[in-house]
Amino acid sequence: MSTADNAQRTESPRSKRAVIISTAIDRFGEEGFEHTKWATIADDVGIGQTALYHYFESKVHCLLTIMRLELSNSVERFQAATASAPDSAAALTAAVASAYEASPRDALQRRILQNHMDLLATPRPSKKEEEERLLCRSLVQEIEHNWTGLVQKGIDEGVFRVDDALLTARMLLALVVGVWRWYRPGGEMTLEQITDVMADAAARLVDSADVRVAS
Amino acid sequence: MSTADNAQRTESPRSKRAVIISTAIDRFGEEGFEHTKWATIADDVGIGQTALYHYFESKVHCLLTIMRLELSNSVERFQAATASAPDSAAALTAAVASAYEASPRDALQRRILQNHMDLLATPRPSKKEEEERLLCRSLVQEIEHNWTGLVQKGIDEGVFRVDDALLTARMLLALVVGVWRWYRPGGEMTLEQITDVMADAAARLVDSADVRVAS
DNA sequence: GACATAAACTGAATTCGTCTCAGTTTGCTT
DNA sequence: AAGCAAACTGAGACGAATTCAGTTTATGTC
Repeated sequence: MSTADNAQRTESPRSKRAVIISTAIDRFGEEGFEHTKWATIADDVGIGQTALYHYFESKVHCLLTIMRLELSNSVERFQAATASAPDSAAALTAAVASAYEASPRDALQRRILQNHMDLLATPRPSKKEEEERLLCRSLVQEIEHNWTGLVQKGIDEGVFRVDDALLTARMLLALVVGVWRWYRPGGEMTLEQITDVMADAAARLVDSADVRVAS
Repeated sequence: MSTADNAQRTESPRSKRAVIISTAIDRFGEEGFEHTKWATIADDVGIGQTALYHYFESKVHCLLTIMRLELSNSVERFQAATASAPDSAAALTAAVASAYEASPRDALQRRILQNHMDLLATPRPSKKEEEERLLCRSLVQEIEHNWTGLVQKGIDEGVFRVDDALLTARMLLALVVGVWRWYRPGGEMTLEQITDVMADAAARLVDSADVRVAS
């Protein structure tokens, strides 16, 4: 579940791809993408600037790759977490919790993702960038679809009392990912605390019958 | 309430500042900030590229100004909407509604704001940019503070059943502003519909006693 | 009606970061 | 030890934002 795995199918052992991605996550996450010079990352990794182009077509291509990896992990976490849930209410709690399983670097990666979602809206000029962009878009759709399915199931079971499953899913997602705007490792709240509070909030948002009983 | 008012105290009648801002909102909002060439805006407005520097120190300075104006309007809308609310539940509904009073261009402006929040995190090199950045930051704080006050009032009155007012305020804000990521004028939902649905969702999120009674 | 003045503006040149080009080096395979 | 692809490099091209060194335009003043 580390940030830079499942990269390419056949990854040469002397490839610095993973190191570049990790470094880029740290820099982009802490200083911002625009503010980070591509050359700085080359220096950090210990290679010449042009060597970066052996791995990525452009700085944006690297960014999109980071976003795609995060989205991909997110899909996997969701599925792993909700697969064994006995009912919809438990599935919702598990889904929310899965969103906060994060190392400090994962937190940065999720912040990067949130901060650059707008990149996915318009086509990219170059081949590989566009490829990653489209992958990102379909992963976003998959995530929305998965959450929508979860909500719909809860509605059908009579546990969630909301009308529009897709809209509710989007609300839940906004609620959940909004955290990455302000969360900082070592800040006022730990991820464990956040998990609990957000799971409750999510349950209230879908007007889950279980919450009413509990309160 | 137009997008480019309350600009400077003494605004010369032949100033193109307001036109530049409107044009920039349209371009930045539709094509994205990075993707929009500064020169394009000059062309749209009908002036040479260098004339822009008479009004803004840089492209980013213009962006930050747009964000600051939006934040400022947001504060005003919140206060106007909640001032006359008879109780906390009504105030929450009014606050949510105030967030969706928006012309198509306002919608773009709010999307721009959301997409570039990360700019506010790190200091800016130039004087005026940094000035706008700090203004934005304090406006963001003011908005969080206002929402927190609203939630706290509801808690004190026993109407909202949540623990942490600040955290709840942040959740509400995430919920409310998340809409600008997917809303499009002429899309599936109108702003009126969104207003209703989001007001309900917000009420559930704070576990408002009124919602329980109503359902 | 000429004159001062500040805002509004301009074309040419500069800067700076991203990216391309034309190769060279490295390490693995056969 | 030759062949080969991955990994890498320095020198420069490119493009968009920005600076420079002024010129034009409107407005109020004498």
